[in-house]
Amino acid sequence: MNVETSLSTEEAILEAARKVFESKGFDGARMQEISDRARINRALLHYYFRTKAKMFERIFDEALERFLPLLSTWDQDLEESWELKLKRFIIKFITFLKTNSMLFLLREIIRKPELLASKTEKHRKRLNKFVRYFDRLKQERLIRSDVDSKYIYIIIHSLCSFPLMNGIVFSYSLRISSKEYDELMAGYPEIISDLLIQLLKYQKN
Amino acid sequence: MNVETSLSTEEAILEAARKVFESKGFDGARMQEISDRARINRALLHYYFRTKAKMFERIFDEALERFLPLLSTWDQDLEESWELKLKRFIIKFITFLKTNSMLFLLREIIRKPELLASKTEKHRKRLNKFVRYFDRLKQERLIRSDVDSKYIYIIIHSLCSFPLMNGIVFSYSLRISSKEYDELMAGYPEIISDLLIQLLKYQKN
DNA sequence: TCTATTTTTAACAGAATTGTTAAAATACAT
DNA sequence: ATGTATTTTAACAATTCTGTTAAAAATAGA
Repeated sequence: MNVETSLSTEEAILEAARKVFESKGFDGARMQEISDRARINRALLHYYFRTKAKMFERIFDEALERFLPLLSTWDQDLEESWELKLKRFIIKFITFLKTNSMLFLLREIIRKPELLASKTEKHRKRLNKFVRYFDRLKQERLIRSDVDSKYIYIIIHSLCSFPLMNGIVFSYSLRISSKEYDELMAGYPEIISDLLIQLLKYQKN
Repeated sequence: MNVETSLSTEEAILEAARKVFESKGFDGARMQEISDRARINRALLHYYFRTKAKMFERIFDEALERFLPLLSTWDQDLEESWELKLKRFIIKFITFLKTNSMLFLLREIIRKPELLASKTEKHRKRLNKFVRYFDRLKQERLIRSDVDSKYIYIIIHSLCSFPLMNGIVFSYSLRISSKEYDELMAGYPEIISDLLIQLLKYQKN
């Protein structure tokens, strides 16, 4: 057995599986479509990953493992200004979401809500770093204090996530091609960084 | 045949179908689950709607028909101030999204992209009213002119849509119950209306 | 009560899909 | 060249789901 070959085969399968699961979801995905995409035989899928469920679990877990660390960066580099930290976060997050489907995670969580709690136990403690960080900024009068940090969290994440998962609909509504939409999105992180910074500075109470 | 009975049975089926399709998607939905929810026999589903596909189409079309009119209100009541218009839109949109799943539409559109174009032909012309309206506001120096109206469109829709479709994840990340999240959301339209108005007023170039 | 309609029951056919298996073919390393 | 691991082929069992049907039962309305 050649480790190289085996790895690349396994990776080819995982890559194909990821694409199919992302666009069709667990229920709509077909093992046949995955093996076609990976350019291998369907029986080989079962040779590598026994069942569809196990293969899906692998894809889902890996997606979540890539995703969660992004959310817990708010207590790093504390000497950095909050403006810079925010801007970096937005750029990193949006770049990430361009190649990692948030909609995939969301769809599967709604299909099977226990996926969320069971798969994120070890990360959960890190998830409220954002709120703590922004509460501190407010105490130190660095940002406005009249907006609940939870709202700020929701606003930032909505602005980052939705434009990428809703690209098809937005480009359709705005009557631009998906290429034009991608070009529009290239300038988007800059725009919302600036807007959010303006907003958070505004009217310090 | 009693029209009353027949209608309420059909409605019971549609209501059940809607719930199941919304949480499981077309592929994950089971006719058995729908009939169980509607508390009727599975054979009766086929008596009312011949096939699963036809039933789904009905649900999808109705969801889209409820959704699209919301997007084309920007040329009504032109004497109203843009601030009030924006606020009204946000409240109406968010209220709507509390009982109408945007994620459902999005998931099915991604599964089968042609659904979008084929089902919205008659509405499409109305979809760019927003951009026209905001371009006019900019020309008249009523709002800042340094942000592309397409960005404004994306920002407003992201702020309205995502918090509702991502509720499960947000309440989990913020470590609050879904009840607390709902309470938080009660104040949300007011917050983002004010923030958006501040933003759009800011620095008129 | 009688009739027409709605609903249930139960059984079934057909299709699609997953997962298994055994054997053959292929690739590869030593 | 030999032996081992990988991959293909092809066939199949088992399950699940959709959709159909016919007959019986229940229900509502005249």
